[in-house]
Amino acid sequence: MSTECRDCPLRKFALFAEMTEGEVEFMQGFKVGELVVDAGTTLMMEGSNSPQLYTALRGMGLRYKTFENGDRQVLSFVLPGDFIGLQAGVMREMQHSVEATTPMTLCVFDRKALWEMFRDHPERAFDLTWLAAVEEHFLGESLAIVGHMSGLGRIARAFVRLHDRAIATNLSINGEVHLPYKQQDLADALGLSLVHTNKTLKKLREQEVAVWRNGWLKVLSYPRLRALADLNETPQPMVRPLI
Amino acid sequence: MSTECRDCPLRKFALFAEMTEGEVEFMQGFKVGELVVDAGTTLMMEGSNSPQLYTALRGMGLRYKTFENGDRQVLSFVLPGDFIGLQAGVMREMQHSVEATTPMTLCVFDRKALWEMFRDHPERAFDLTWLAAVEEHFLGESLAIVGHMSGLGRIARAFVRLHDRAIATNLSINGEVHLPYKQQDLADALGLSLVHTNKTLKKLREQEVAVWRNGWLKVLSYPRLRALADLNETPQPMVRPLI
DNA sequence: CGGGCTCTTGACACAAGTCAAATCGCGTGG
DNA sequence: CCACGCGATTTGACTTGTGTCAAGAGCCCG
Repeated sequence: MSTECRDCPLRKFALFAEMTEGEVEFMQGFKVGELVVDAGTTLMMEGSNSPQLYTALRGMGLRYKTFENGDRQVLSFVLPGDFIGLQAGVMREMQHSVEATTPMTLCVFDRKALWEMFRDHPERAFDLTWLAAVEEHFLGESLAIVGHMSGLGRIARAFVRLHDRAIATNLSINGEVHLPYKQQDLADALGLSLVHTNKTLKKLREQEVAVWRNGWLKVLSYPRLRALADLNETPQPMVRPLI
Repeated sequence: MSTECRDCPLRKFALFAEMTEGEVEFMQGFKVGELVVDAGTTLMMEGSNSPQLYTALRGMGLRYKTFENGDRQVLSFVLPGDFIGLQAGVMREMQHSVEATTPMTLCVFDRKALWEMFRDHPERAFDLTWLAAVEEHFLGESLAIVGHMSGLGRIARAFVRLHDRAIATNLSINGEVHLPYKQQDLADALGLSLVHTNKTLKKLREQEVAVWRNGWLKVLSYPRLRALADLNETPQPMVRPLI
């Protein structure tokens, strides 16, 4: 019943790098199954070491770190096509947790097979490193955003990012993007308080730039949203491998 | 005149993972030379693609992103043992710049040889991915710090990190750590204004926790510094590969 | 009908930013 | 040898973006 890699619905998007027939075949062998989880499930725990690695196929989640006092820093939102567990694969243990926000379907890979991938399929191993570099890039960008932008700017940037990614993977319907997160999640991602996030969202509504309600984001004026996000130029597509 | 990998002064530190004799030999072949640069030299430019990759051998530098308005976000400080140019190696171009703060000596690798490394030396390729994961970890930690801690806490955290790393690589002399950065660099790394950074440093001095003057950091009370940094437990060593 | 989440709002406090100017150090050139 | 200039560091005065506290409103579900 599980999806064949050959028919993977994600491969067709331009966001992801092309794969050769041989690579698809290898991925099929690398994949040991599919995992379906409920919303709220913790997929990886900070400090633990998962025997499994995943690629998100459907649904959304988030990566985060927790502090002693209970605060969270959301590191990134997990969308279809994202690889989960690289740290568990190469390091001793995960440095952050991963949680499903909606019900999710994930391709499951065996951690032990990772080494075989490096030994027998250098192209795929190269792609994995590429992926790690992409992650690094986005984290660096997040750091720059949280370090230097105002609340309004940060939220605008987050919306632009999520909007573009959703468009790139056909996750938008009638110009609305499915964003099933809580305001608290966004606040934790941007280093803002819940209250201030809420008030800033209100501003975006009043200025008729974007409305985020009931888990759906409607961008009313993409140009103005980009302006608020301090992004003048047109979006530059970032191609990444799919694993 | 250049250092042989066999005699690399960095290898002996516990911070770095052990290497087999064969690995050392391969690294020697991978290394195409040594680069010595003056303070202030830009090693990598955001948006460009370097034909060379480096590992810092001596000296210090920093990685940063620049904004349209001239602001910078310092992503991390580059210390001996750090690999530079992973993004240029696997992606189209660098997403941040790298600059030498002091005179530096770097091991030079050929970008084209990277692929051969993946093809012929999977263990080393694995280590490279491991390194990427370590970078990701530190960036995530920085994001958490900037997103959730007060000015005092952020600076204390930065000092603890740099202090521990310096101790681990024998860069401290008489309990003083060489920190040749400007206050502006630290401010840009922590998302604080220069003025506020300066005033917070003064507090640390007055409370006799740490003094940073003329490029040297003297930690007067390591326990209190850790307390301010919200770090209770003893430091947990993070081993990383050396490439 | 009554909890328990989210989301909203308003009032208030304070950490951190901005502006401006003084001081210190240091290398350069007269 | 001293005057100058420039960058880095300090300090003070004032402003403001965000955080915190508190309470209410909307909504879903048992």
